[in-house]
Amino acid sequence: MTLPLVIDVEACCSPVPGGVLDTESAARLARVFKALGDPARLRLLSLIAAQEGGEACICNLTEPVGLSQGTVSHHMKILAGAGLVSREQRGKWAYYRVQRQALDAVGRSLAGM
Amino acid sequence: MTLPLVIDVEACCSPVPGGVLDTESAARLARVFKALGDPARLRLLSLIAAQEGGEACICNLTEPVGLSQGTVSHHMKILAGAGLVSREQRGKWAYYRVQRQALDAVGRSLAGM
DNA sequence: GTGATTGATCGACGAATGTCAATACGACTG
DNA sequence: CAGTCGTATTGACATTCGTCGATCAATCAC
Repeated sequence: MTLPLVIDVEACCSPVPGGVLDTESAARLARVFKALGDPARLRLLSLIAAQEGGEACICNLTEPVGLSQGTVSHHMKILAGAGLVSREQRGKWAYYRVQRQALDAVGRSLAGM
Repeated sequence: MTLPLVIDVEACCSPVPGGVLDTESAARLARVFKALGDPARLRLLSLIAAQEGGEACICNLTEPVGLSQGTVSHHMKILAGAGLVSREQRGKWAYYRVQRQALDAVGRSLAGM
């Protein structure tokens, strides 16, 4: 989770070849699943998705999940790094959106196993 | 990952309600994703799926993933606990199979977010 | 410019995780 | 019954993770 690299889930993870996962693909895919493997992050995703407009800023999220602002920001960074949300700065606010293509790609990668 | 409880992915995780994930559902779902969030476990899953007959015992897996027998056993326990593989003891050997319904259910839960 | 607000980053901490070597357990084999 | 083989479990260890409070950086309002 330390790598700064942003994953392109669609490009790298979708079509699991049918063969055995090589070490590198496994590591990339695992990073995405690891990002999904925390209750707080799942709730953040679901919260953003449920927002009208489909986007939310940190301040919209802090209170519903009951975590400190710093912690929420940390989780959002991980989600963004995994390509699961996008981030757009507008003035003071940072707006996050769920990247549905990424979610779909992850789902497809599972189906292909 | 410490809970001994085996998750029924199909029952608990499939239909993400469209609303915001409650704490409990998030925790259950997260546990499954956490199980998928390790490269070694993804490769184990993929190895088992690629096996003819669709099943494998620990001894078939140790060498391809390059981990100690104890570690592989540990990973399989986590996968089984998450409902992603089934375990069947036949004589000396323990045979593991990928539970595709579980994988599908996980995929669906993502699509529903 | 001053001050307030939003978000990111840092340092610290305990808890959880992945790994191994060693050992214990069960089932088959002689 | 004694030995062997396939697994599971244990104890230890370094690493990673989730969280907080505090601080920093940028933007807006006056």
